[in-house]
Amino acid sequence: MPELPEVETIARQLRRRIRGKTIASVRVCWPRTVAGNRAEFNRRLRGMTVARVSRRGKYIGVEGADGTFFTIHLRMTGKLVKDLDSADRRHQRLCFTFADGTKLHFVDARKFGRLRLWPCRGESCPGLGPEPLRSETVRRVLKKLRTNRPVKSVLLDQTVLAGIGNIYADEALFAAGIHPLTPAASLSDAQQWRLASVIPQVLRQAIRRRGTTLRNYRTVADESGENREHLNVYGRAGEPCFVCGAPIGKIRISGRSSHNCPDCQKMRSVTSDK
DNA sequence: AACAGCACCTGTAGGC
DNA sequence: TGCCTACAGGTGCTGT
Repeated sequence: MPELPEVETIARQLRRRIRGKTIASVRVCWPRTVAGNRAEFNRRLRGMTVARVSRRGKYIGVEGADGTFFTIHLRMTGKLVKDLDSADRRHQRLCFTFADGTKLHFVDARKFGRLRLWPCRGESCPGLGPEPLRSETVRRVLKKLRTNRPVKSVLLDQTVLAGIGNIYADEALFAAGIHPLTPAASLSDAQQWRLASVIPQVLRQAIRRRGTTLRNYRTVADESGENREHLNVYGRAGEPCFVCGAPIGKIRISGRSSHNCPDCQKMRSVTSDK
């Protein structure tokens, strides 16, 4: 479900909601929700006072005053809510009760979401690429790419850049006028600049709109994200491109659906490369 | 080493 | 209505 803008939105709300609170108890309803040693997870979290809530890629980080650190990954359908409605009840996977009596429920229909305890904050999420929120960072990453995998697949690779998912990869490639199948190492300088400039724009714009709700995603305050109405290609297969009117295409790239405008996103001709 | 494919899960939408 | 299939915003393991 959620990509960087959605996770950022949730992390911000969570920060306001739980910072300074002490975890009184943790109830795990679906054991596999907790990755690693569950007993230790329980032991370390009980009594922990939340000092900070952060985000790294699509991970939410929660750090205790004593340095205890765990992450929450929502994967496809995970969400954090303070109250359970009747529909949520059957999908509740874990529940925090705080010392003040308030609760935070982890609800996840597909059971893919994971919470994990780490030795410390600095050792969490190994292998994640840099945050894609500054164009200079993205440009630096794109410039050193030597792979000929499709640029779309590379944008989804969390070890390259952390936080971009299927929606924003498609939207960024459209905004940059780049065909998703373009081999990453063959991007021209101009294409690299364009992509590096639009990725932070697309993500920041979505954060301002509290993310994109397609079906499941809700903020901690149970709001929908407003970015869906601003999508140019994702989920618009067959509908006319807002720029040129051509029908938006949908193809499969390494097992995932990819949306693009066949006219606005042309592949550079191979002969003009060398 | 790099990459494709499938596993993990359940819900929903569409075809018949 | 109901059955069946395909697909869904993510990642991680396995096999080639």
